[in-house]
Amino acid sequence: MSRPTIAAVAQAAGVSVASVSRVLNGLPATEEMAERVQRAVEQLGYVPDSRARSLKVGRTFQLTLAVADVGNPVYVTMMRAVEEVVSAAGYRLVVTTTGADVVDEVALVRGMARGYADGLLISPIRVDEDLVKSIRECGVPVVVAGNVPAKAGVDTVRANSPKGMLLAVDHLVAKGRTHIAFLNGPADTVPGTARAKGFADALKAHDLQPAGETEAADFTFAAGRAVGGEVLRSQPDAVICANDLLAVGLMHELVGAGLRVPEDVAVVGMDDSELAEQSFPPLTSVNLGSAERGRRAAELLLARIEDNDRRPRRIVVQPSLSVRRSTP
Amino acid sequence: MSRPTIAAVAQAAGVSVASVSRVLNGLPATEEMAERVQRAVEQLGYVPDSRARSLKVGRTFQLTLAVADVGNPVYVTMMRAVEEVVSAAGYRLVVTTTGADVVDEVALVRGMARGYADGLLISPIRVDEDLVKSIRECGVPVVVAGNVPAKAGVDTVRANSPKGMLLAVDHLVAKGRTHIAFLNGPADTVPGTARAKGFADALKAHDLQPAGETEAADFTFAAGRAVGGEVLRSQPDAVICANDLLAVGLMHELVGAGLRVPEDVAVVGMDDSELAEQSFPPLTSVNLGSAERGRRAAELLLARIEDNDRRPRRIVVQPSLSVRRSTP
DNA sequence: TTGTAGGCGTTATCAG
DNA sequence: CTGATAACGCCTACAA
Repeated sequence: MSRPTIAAVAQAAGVSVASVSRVLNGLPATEEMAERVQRAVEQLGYVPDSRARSLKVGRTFQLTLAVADVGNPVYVTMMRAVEEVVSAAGYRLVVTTTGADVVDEVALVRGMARGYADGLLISPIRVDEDLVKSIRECGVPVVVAGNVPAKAGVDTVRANSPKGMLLAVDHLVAKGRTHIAFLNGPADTVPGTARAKGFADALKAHDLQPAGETEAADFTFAAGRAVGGEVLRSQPDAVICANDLLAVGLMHELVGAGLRVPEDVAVVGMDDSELAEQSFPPLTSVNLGSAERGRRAAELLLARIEDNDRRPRRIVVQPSLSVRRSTP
Repeated sequence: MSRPTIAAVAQAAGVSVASVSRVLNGLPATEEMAERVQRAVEQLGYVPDSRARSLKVGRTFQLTLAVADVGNPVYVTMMRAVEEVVSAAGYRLVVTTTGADVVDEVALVRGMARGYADGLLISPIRVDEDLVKSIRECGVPVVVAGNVPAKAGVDTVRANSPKGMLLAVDHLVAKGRTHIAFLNGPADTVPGTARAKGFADALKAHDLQPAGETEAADFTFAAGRAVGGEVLRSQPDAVICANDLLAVGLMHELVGAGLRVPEDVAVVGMDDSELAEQSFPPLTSVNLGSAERGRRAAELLLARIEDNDRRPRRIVVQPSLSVRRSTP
């Protein structure tokens, strides 16, 4: 026995399907009509099928946010900002995980195709031709929080991580640290490449040589710990990490090795996520504007849903530095 | 100009809509037929409408997980476990946020009604009659990760937090701590009530008087910090916290007050989330089986989708204690 | 105010 | 193997 449809309700109430639909959607109807319909609905436990409805009206009022790793607190910040904007606009937000693999991302975008949501906000960690292609062919408005080639012709909101890197190095140098190492995530990712280049440029701007450069297997706490020893080999007096999770992982290794933060080694994270505040010592972190990026990206998405012919915008959000106790 | 439909593709390819559908779904077709269809699809940039499809086939192959706060790392653990199970079964998982308010939860369940997903897994933080009612009327299989009355007749997977609380107290007492305080979240929540009772019972079992009991405004880091001073007023030698976020918040206040963890005050969290491992010192935490709860709940959901007439099951997952350095 | 009927885009059945 | 056609469940002119 299947679920009741509007037809069943109409029959039970002894009225037409149109009347049921009207009552349910709050259109004018007799007191008595409304009464009968309501009763029938209650009795049968009728619940409208939203896909049939949206097939008809053309919208789902759902938006999807796709992130690589729900365990990364930077996405929490972004998610909160996005949620706020879209719910104010009357949409529901659903979040889905892509995994770090570009193949998964492509599959997701493909699968998302027209229907489940009115728009997609994706923050890809690896980008290739296929992904760009699938975004264009996806059939639903897409905004990318991250960096894709301008020729992709898609709305993007991205961070300025080289600038952020410079803020971090400026700060460390001002505090007298000059033997600075860099703990990166995978270099074959979009943020990985950008941050590596940013680090090199920032050091150059100060006429400094890098103390060392290490690549972790992932942008995770565990990966940060795993390469902690390697980072320390060059005996840096400061380490900049490509994100907060790596930084916290590293700090655990530092402490384990009997070093003090920040006295012996200063540590700087990136993202300025909730974890930076929660960590001990609280982590100095480059705020790459996750909240603002989320907000602007959401606004872009709403605007594109409104008018799919507007020309793509590329927004860059400027960073700032949140100084906490992990640096002197 | 609207998106191309299957009819447009059929026309462009000079074949019937049925043939287009077949080719797209990999059903037998001539080499040449497939060729023509593919070409037309490419050319028009056709992308199938998934809601029309699911309207027809009756399934979306999407499952929804609803949690109160994406910033709470316990949900990350659960999410990962759920994701693993459902994706192995060929479903995509989407996550949505309810907020702490029961009204929001009800609205979500209502809105989720039949259509957007084939099933709903919800971890409610506050439960009332309305919520139970909306779950029953929701029209799609629902599994609750948490505690709802047995008479609700819904599949549930819940933790045994009194038992977990006992593990924590046992451990502290074994280490010679007897002046134990409790930092709870809001007492009008399901976990709040359960944990408060568990704490009282566990102390009674050891013939101990509570050093103090404090209620934070939320299950968050900030809320934990905010009431840190109050917790310390009774000068406890150990504090058990209702979750890891509260515990980490408290530890920051402890350190700020010049106390050492665990020498002066031992701290125990609950949930054994990723944060417990990441915090410093690493946090001893009651593992309430979030991963297993997620897994079992997902399995229950899949089973119910398969057969909606099976009788509701109520699973209880047993806790364990993860001892780390925040206790002696 | 209410009912009838057509169509949203797809898949599945059933002839050819 | 292919094509026409009837659903899927709902909304909305249009007609009564």
